[in-house]
Amino acid sequence: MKATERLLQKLKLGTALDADDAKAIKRLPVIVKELPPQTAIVREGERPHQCCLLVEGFLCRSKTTDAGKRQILSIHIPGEVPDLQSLYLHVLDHDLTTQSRSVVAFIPHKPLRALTRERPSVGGALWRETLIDAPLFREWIVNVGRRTAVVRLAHLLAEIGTRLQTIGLASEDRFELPMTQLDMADALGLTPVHVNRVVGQLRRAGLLELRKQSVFLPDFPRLRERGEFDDLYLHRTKTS
Amino acid sequence: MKATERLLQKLKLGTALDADDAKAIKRLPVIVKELPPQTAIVREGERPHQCCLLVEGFLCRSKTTDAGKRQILSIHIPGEVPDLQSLYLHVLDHDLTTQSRSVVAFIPHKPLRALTRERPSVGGALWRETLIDAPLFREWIVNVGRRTAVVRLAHLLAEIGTRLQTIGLASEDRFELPMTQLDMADALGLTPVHVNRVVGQLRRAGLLELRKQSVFLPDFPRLRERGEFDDLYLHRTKTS
DNA sequence: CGTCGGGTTGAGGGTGATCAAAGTTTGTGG
DNA sequence: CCACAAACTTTGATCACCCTCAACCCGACG
Repeated sequence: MKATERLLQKLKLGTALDADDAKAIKRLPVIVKELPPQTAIVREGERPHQCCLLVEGFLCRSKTTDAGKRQILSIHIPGEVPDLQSLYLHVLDHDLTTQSRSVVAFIPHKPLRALTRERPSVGGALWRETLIDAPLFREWIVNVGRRTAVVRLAHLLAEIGTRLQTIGLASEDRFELPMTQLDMADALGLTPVHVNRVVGQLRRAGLLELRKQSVFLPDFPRLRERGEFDDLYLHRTKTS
Repeated sequence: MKATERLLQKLKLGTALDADDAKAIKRLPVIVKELPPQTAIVREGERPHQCCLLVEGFLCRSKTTDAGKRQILSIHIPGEVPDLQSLYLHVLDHDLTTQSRSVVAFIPHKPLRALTRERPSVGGALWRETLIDAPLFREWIVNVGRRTAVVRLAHLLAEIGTRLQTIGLASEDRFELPMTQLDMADALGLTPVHVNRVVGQLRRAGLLELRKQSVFLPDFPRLRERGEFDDLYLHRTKTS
């Protein structure tokens, strides 16, 4: 799928766009690149002049504390533009890295800003897109702040499964997840050792099969429950 | 200060606005209300048709887990519009509550949307405003995920002090904070008992004086350091 | 003077961290 | 195809931060 197609598909999930809007989006100039895993796209403190549309693969955003501990802030799947905010917040306050081999499309700020001015409905769609970050972050605060390790992991898996299904890239209960247990630890505010034990717990409970990087969730409804997962915060529908 | 003045003042911190923009903002219809502490403004699941500009006092956003534990997601100070996002994300995914006696101004969505369409620079300013949430949430994820209790508390105090100073409402090292230790616990992902011990630690270290709800930070530079606080994520300047 | 919300302090326990080592998979070069 | 290294997973033992439970204190307010 072409890069701008993917963007259009994503925006349409949230906002009604007409044929002219679609055409304008497809005309956006992009530079497509394929990047290996663990490659920094932008780093904390930088001032990018382009946005990064993820076409294939996984990205993640992270910060590292003064004490040298890493915290993953979000995981991104195709169709998302994790640094769209840089249109208005010029200095990046975190790192953006490829999690797997990924295909990304860079779109310069300038034509993007022009587009938002000329086509208000596209502007609105993009605005909405920048807003969808925050609810996810909020839920993650709850996750690391108030849930036990098992529940945290179950919640993370339920979230990723649900999001992948929304874009039609996978069934919610079976997908490839290019994260090591160390990465999961950094996403959950735990140590890798403890993640491993907790993976074992979910496995023994019949809620998770994990081999290499392929995830299978044999009983998704029970996993959701275990993870206290409610997809309201994903704002998946036009009306929500 | 009039409600819309406060908003204008806030927006100008982030975006350059001309006299016409200012006039348009001041013409926004508002309904001003004074609310007692601990009053729900909007709740998870609701679909507000107005935004809530905080004029005086403190608000906080929170979620409650299935297990009944509360997590505070953010603390809001005058000039902020904590539910501005509801312009595009219609269902609220968390609660918004007054923390102290507060004066809030409700602005209906309709004229606000019209304003963004008619005055793109104001639209941009509002867009930017909705974006400033996310960096704070990200930092909070790091706070609860990767920092010890003392560092967390120091970080929270440094953040609030810095933000209050930015809007000129207080010196950064001395301010009124209408939060009980229980509230702080819910903001930090800790128990009230442990917050109390950690307050004691900061006190004994000469970094905090706390009486009822008035905070004094005798050595702000050292507190910042203790809290690993770097204000980059607050995006305080036009250029950042 | 009694009650209530909130702050303070103590004792004991548990979740998850730390340290350590062995096992397994993946990848690389010979 | 094998040898070897590197990365990741798994498991065990011990430790500590923070939680839980409980009691007491204190000031505000009726």
